Parts: sequence; C-alpha cells; structure tokens
Amino acid sequence: MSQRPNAYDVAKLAGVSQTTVSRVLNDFPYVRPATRMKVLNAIEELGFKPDEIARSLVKKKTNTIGLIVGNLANPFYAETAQVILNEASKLNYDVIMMDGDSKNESLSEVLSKLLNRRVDGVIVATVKRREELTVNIVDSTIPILFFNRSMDNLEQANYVIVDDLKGSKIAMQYLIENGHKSIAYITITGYQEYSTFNDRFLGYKQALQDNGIAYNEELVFEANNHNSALDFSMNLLQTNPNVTAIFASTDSIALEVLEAISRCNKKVPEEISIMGFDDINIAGNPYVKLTTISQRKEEMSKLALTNLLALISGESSSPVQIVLEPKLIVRGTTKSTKG
Amino acid sequence: MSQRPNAYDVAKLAGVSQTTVSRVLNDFPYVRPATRMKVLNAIEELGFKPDEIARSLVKKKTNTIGLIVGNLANPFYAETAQVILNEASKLNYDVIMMDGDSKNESLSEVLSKLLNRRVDGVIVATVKRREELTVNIVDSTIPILFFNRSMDNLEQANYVIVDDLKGSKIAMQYLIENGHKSIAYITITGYQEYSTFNDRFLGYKQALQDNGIAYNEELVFEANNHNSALDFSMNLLQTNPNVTAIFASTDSIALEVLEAISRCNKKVPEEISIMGFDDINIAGNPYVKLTTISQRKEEMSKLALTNLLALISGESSSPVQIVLEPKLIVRGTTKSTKG
DNA sequence: TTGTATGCGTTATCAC
DNA sequence: GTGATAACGCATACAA
Repeated sequence: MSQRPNAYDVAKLAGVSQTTVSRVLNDFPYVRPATRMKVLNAIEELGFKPDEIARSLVKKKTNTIGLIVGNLANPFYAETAQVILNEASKLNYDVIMMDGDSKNESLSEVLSKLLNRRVDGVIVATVKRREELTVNIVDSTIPILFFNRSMDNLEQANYVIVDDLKGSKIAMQYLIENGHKSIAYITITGYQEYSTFNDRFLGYKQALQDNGIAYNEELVFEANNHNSALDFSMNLLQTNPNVTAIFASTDSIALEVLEAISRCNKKVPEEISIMGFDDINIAGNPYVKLTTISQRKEEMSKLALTNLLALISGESSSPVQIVLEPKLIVRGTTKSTKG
Repeated sequence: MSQRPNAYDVAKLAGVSQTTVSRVLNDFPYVRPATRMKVLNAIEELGFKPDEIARSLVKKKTNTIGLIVGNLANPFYAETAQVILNEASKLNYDVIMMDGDSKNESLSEVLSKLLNRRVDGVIVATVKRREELTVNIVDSTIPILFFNRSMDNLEQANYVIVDDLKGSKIAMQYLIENGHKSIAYITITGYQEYSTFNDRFLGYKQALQDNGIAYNEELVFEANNHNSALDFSMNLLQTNPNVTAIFASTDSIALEVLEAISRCNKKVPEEISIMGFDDINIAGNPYVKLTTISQRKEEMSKLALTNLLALISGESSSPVQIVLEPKLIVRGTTKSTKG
C-alpha cells in the first residue's frame, strides 16, 4: 500500500529536475542520452507511471470517450460496444460506458456527467427522435456523435447510421419478389419514438404500397416484451394461415419467432419465411442461419469511433454524417413461395 | 464552442472568492444564505459545472472504477456488465470498461492502464488460473476484486464467485437421479486455464465417480468454436444412441446444442435432456426454457460492486471472499428417463 | 541541453 | 463567515 511515486521522486533519484523527467516521458528530442538513461533507471527503480489525471488536467485532454448504450443485454449493443471498446483501445483511448435507457437518469443527465468528466467526445447509441436535451448537441465543447439512430430536426448533428428505411424496403422487396404477399410485421411498442424502428416500419409500409399490396393492420404487431412476440406469432399462424412470411424488426425478435415456430412443428422456411434485421452474431450460426438485413455492425462501430476521434483531433469538422447502405443477407430462413 | 467557465468566473460574477464558490459547491455549513444565493445564481447564469478531473486530482479520488470483462458478445459478460453499470451509476461511480481477453494487450497491461488512470478500484471478470501478473494484486494501492473466476494460489485475493464445482455436481446429481447414466459433457478448449471451466469439468467427473459411473472420454468434447459443438452433438447422437443427456458447460453452448437437435428432428426433452450452466437471460425464455445452473448473475454483480466500493471506502478490509451457492433451475429441457 | 517558474481547476489549511 | 494561499502531479514557456 505504499504511495505511488511522482515525477519529483524520480527527479530527485536521478539527480535532475522534474522538467527533465517530463521530457524523457514525452520523448523530447534534446535530452542527452546519459541524462535520459539516469531518468529511465530511476523510473524503473521506483516503478513510476505518470498520473493520467494530472496529465489530463494540464493538457485539457483525457483521452477518454463516453459511450452511451442502450440495453446491453441486447446483442446489438453488446456486440457494437465490443468493437468500439477494442478499436478505442488500439488508438489509446479509454471508454466510460453508461446506460442511456436507464430509468434513473435522463439522457441529458448521462451526457452531463460525461461532459463534467471531461471526456474528449461521446458516442450516443440510443436516442429518441424528439429527445428533450438540456445539452447543446450541435454546439457542444466536445464532439457528440449519434450512432445507430439519430434525432429528428437536427440537421447539424454528427451521426453514423444505416439507412433503415431502405433496409426495410430491400427486405420486403426480396420477400415480395419471392412470391410472398401476406407478410406479417413485428415491431415494438413505442416504435415511433426511435428513428430506427420508425423508419423500418415506414419501409414495410412503403414497400407494400410500391407493390400494390394492401396494408393489413391485423398482420402488424407491437411487441412489448419477448413473450408477446411469441404469442402473436402463434396466434397469427393459426388465425391467418395465408401468411407466408414474418418480417421482424430486429433479429432478437426474429429469433424468438423462430423458436416459437419450431416448437409448434412448423417448418422454416418450407411453411413460413422469417426475415430479421440487424445481423447480430448468432444470426450467422449455421443452425440458425437467419436471413436478415445487415446493419454493418462492425463497420458502423469502427466508423463511429474513427470519425469521433477525427472530430476530436480536428481532422474532420462537423457535421460528420454517414449513412451506410444496408445489405440483404440471404440465409436459410426465407424461401420462395413458388417452391 | 465557447470554453467552459471555471470557479473563478463564477466567483467574479458573484462578487466572492473562489473559495466560497467551492464551499457552496460542496455544501459547507458556514456560508451565509445570501452569499450562497449569489453564488448559486452565478452558477446558474454561467451554466457552471465543476471539473471532475481537477477535483479528482486534489481529492485523490476519481469516483471511477475499472471493469475488465471477457468477450462482450457472450451474454454472460454483457448481462453482468449491465448490472454493474447500473449499480455503479446509482452509487455515483463511473466505469471504464476494458476487454481482458484482447489479443492486443495482456491483462497486466490493461490493469496498468486502469491504475494509471487512477481508478478507485477494479473488477476483473476474466482471469486465467495461472495468469502472469506484473501488477501486485494483493498489495495494490487500490482494491482489485475478481468476479466470476479467480486465480490459483492467491489466498489473499478479493473475489466474488459461485462454487462452480458444486454447481456442476448439483447438475449431474439431478440428471443421474432422473435415471440418466450416459451423460455427455461439452467444455471448451483450454478449459484448464480458467477456474470456472476447470471446476465445472471436475464436478462432472466427481459426480460420475460418486455415483459409480465410469468416465467415458468419448462422451466428452472440447468445443473450440460454436460450430464444433454442434457437429459434436450431431455425431454423438448418431454414434452413441444410448446417450440420454448432454451437459453443456455454458448456456451459450447449450443453446447451440438445442438448435442442432431441433434441426435434426430429435425431441427435447423426450428423447434427450439438455443441461446448461450460467442462466443467461434467454435461458428463461418460455420457448427455450433451458434447465440450467444459476450463476446468480444479478446478485453476484451487485455483490461485486458493493464489496469493491466497501473496500474503497475502507468499510471492508481485504480479503473479501464471497462464494455463492449455485442453484439448479429446472425448466423444460430435462426429463426423467423413467418416463 | 537543462532548470525555474507558472498554470491546469479544484479542495484544504490557514488566517482574519 | 470569508478570503488568501498552498497543494494535487504533471506539462510548458521562458531563461540560462
């Protein structure tokens, strides 16, 4: 429990000034090799490591970013957070993670905490379309970048997202071209609040319209928790035998639907096709092989991080607005109705 | 992009000294109400928020903990991290999260980073039994607490874990009492390196022995990735039709086995019983209903956090060593062989 | 090439 | 009750 030595302790032991210690620490050019060695030896002997807090204070830079995620139990957030964590580590940034969907705190409060911690930037992975923010997102002292979803009416915001509307349409187009006409859709309650879910639902409806298929609200369900999506699927199959496909607005929901269906001895994709959205890791599992729309998780995560750092360093200037093209990943849970 | 005001700006506006500003910030008793108001108003007007970095430097306390997790894509880590994040937030602590299984950095390096950041404590959720550590875990300047798994020969370490050996035996006992004699076991390659996997395997073997059942290495498999566990299960069912149960060392593996089996038109639990370990969220899904051993995720996570904070504050003293009792959760994937 | 002095934005220790 | 002033552990402008 001995206290950590500081740069003065090192200086004393090496017989130089603290400034010189700082110089070798920061690889300054004009330090005599012999002096450098003395300092290095003293550092070694004392096991000295510079205090990053003190360093942050004087440099006005913490090399830390904030990452505000949604429900970590949701594979999408966990998997993207993992990528961001690893990329940040490679680039010598630490990340303070916080829950943006917490019941205890509003997003504004979470953001404030991060700003008071003097993080160098923030990635916000979950935000409502009309979030009430006390923090000025656009004109903040540090860059804030939305990831995965953004806000309405915020033309100057930084974001890295995928085109959810388009992704949804691509999924529907694929199903429709494969002969599906009666396609059920499962979203979540409160979908209107989030750009992602709102756009995906819009895509569903527009695709129907574009193909001259009437919208039937009986085929649409708002899941409020996991069980309800399952119950809906079960009921649907019994009451609407003409339904040949179910489009779930997230892979997580699709997985539940798959479970339910397999438990009811229905065959996927022979009897019914299932389409997901996100392409979480397990979707690619050879025994799940869920057809889905890729959010380009890895790419999106890396882009979010590198662009945030570019904003921090000043290499890029606001607004950074990147919209990735969604990609259809055809695997084994969808099939043409024509056999 | 205006710079943030500091306490001197507030002081000037309020017509007091910066010390007084600090006093109202920290709720000091002897400040005249009128003075307090002046300061409060100035704070409000300027939107002043104290700089936590500066505060940390002088107080020698960052109100930040480090959390070193394993693969976040693994639901166990994501779900426990979520609990820790939320608990920490309630208690006004921030958490810097890092990947302990990263290929780029050793655990020692990750720990060092955290120590240099002056976190007040660290929770280590993944460590090898014989990890080579350059950081002195026991006599560190800040408390370090192992979570989920610990190291060998470290009698003085702080930890919060469950009794994996016992959990495994309970699972086996249950299967055996239900008539299962030929029980396959799936672990992971390199299981010997981790206390959790090592102990669980030990439990499997000891339970066999305790019940006079011969150990058959044909029934044991070391999965090196997801697909291999599936392939093993498939082969197993064909080459060893007498196997009536599969005990997977983690729920994640059990889920894959379930998938594989259902794809092969075998019935769970009628034709084969599946036992997991961990009790991750999805295990409780009504259409998965995996029988498993509970790691008491939520409880373990909360205990880890509260005990770490108690160590930090000095309320507790090292070593904190908590071993939770594992709990059998019987759901729908296991059944007696007697019908 | 090295050292002195100063400051980063707070809290803490004294005075008054 | 309030205000100077000195830390906290570094980096940096300026001197030498």
